Amino acid sequence: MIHSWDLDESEALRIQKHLASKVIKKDQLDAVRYVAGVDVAYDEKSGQLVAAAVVLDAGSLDVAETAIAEDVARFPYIPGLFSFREIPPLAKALKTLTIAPDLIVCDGQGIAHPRRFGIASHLGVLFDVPTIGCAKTRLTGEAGQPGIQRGSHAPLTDHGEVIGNVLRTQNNVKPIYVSIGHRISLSTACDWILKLSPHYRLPETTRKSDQTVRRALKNRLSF
DNA sequence: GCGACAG
DNA sequence: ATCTTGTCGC
Repeated sequence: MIHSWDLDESEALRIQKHLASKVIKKDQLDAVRYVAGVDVAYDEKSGQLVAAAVVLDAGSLDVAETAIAEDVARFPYIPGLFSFREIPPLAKALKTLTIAPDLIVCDGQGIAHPRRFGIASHLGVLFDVPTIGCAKTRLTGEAGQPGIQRGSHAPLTDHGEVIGNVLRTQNNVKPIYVSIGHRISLSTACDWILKLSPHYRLPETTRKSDQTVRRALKNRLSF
């Protein structure tokens, strides 16, 4: 289920609306042996997008394999069309893996999206693999306020429709937005994020103390 | 028309 | 995404 990536905004919208109907919003996953986490960074000096994929053994959570790939950015960042910018390098990295992940955690929304087709859903439908949308900030919808304790959650709704969960993965730390990507239910998705969250640094990387320390170090070292 | 707006 | 300065809370 592949399509061109050399397109304009209106073509992207058309493809997005078409593919949104293919998203499966219930559990349809085999026994998860390997879980992958993927993310993309942008280097504005070279105009290159760098994608990374890390595969974990789902039992031990040990790293089983990693992959990295670069690609020129050929689509601008447009809220709502994010996947058309980041999926090309991501697909490149995923194709070099020798292990096929049974579940992929994405840095961005799944169906918590204006047309219910964020990057996690797009990646899931393209590769026909279960995916979870895991975003640091809200794109659309009305966010409930979860309790302060890890595991607390509140619904993310759009005109009464539940499109995701606002989930607290660490005590006293900003919650994240979890939504269905593809072939998984919201509750199963949240279970996986809670299982994985002690092992990743998604909310922590945005903590002010962390930023302040990095800034201070950088300023001292450059002089 | 104006504000909002994943990374 | 990436970069910086200013403010607030514990």
